[in-house]
Amino acid sequence: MDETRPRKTSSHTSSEIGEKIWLAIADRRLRPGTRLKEEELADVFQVSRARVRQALSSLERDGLVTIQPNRGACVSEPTVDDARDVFHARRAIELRVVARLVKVLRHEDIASLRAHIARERDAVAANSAVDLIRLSGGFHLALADLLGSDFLSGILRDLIARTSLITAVYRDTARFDCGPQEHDAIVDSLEAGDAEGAAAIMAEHLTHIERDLNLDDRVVASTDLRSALT
Amino acid sequence: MDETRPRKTSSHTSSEIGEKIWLAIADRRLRPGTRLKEEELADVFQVSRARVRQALSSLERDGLVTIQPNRGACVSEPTVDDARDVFHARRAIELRVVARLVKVLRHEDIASLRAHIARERDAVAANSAVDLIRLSGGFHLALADLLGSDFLSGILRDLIARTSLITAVYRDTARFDCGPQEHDAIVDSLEAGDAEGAAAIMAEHLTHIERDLNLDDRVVASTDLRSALT
DNA sequence: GCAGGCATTATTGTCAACATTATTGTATGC
DNA sequence: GCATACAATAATGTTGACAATAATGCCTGC
Repeated sequence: MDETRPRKTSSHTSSEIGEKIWLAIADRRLRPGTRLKEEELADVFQVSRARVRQALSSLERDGLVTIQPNRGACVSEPTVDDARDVFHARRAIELRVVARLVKVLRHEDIASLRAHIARERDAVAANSAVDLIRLSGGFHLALADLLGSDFLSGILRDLIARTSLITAVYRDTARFDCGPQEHDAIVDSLEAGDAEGAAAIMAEHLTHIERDLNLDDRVVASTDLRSALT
Repeated sequence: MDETRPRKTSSHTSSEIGEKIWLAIADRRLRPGTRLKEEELADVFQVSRARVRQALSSLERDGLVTIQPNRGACVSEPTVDDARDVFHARRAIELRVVARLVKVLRHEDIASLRAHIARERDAVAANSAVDLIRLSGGFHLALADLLGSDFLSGILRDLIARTSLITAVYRDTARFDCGPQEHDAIVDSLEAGDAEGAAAIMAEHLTHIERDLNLDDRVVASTDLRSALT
């Protein structure tokens, strides 16, 4: 009955809208190239176009959507080069992160990381894809956060968002990328104070993620004609 | 006469507004802590508040301004830790950049870098502080751009913007940071194919910039009471 | 005389209507 | 029959007015 009128209670903030779109992209419900019309989204989320616009603008900065002036927004279509670029950067940054982490990690930090991994296992058990996507990236981000460098965190946040998009596009297998097992192994090494070991496992972990992608010559399926006919 | 009505000809885009504010911050005309009222800025640039808002949002992402919900925006006040953090990251990134550059640099790239440095010299000769600020950062950015990695460029763009703010806050001396001489020396090494040498000079260059700052215990002068009385 | 609550004010956040632009469909001239 | 120009349409970009919110000053009660 009351669902016909706009519900004030479900008024999403722009961040919430952005996150929902992000999750939809990462979960492959929104394919690259999909046009994101402002009014359509405004209708979906029951908010004004202005707020949708904020969300889209934020997503553009994260590289998840591409906005062309006067032409609207669509889900970004990362190239293979973009993908390799992201993983190159992640390797460079995250190896440094774990190597530096062993010097500053405390017991409580380890515990919080373990708790995080436990939640990942819960998500795996519950077969909750959306939660797992969020948590998998969150683990890597949590590692960076422990270093206390604000924009190291910021950069990695960016890279993880782009990784979500890339895996959504190029992932072939049904299995998910970030296994809790490897995360646990990383924490094990960190707990043992083994900087090199942690870095090695992280490198291997990233390699696994990248290897599960088809970054060869495959043409990406897309709702957009452009990429389908080129 | 006609200056009473809004002039369509001088309608700045949000990027232009953002850049003007950025330059004002880097040029120390806007001190950290200064409140940036939307309507005030809209009046200054003769645009609507919406566009000012876009510009401020963009500047927030670059870390130049801080936006508190329902409280407005003000010029960020980077801490000493933030400053060290920025230079740490710049060192990590830019050393990699120059080291990798020697393998991909072409003659035309060198020429374009030289041309850039020539413009820096012009700015020095003309004593044009604003141009020099822009060009100095631009050189470092140009180096990263030559690697062709979009978000390596993006990250460095971020770091350079923050560096502008930091130098604006903590710089004591009247002299400017990025001398064209050292830029030339970097290009010399790159041209000679000396990766280690280029990295060494870049490291020295960044050290010089950081050393010209007072990152010790000095309290920053601010228009805001908060930082003046703590 | 002072503390706490209330009204005022200034500023940001939000929205809906309007203007502008790009695209698509149609008609017309060659 | 085809190409070009034009009109209709649908989307984005912009604006100004309105609502919500936080800071400030005031006033009353103790």
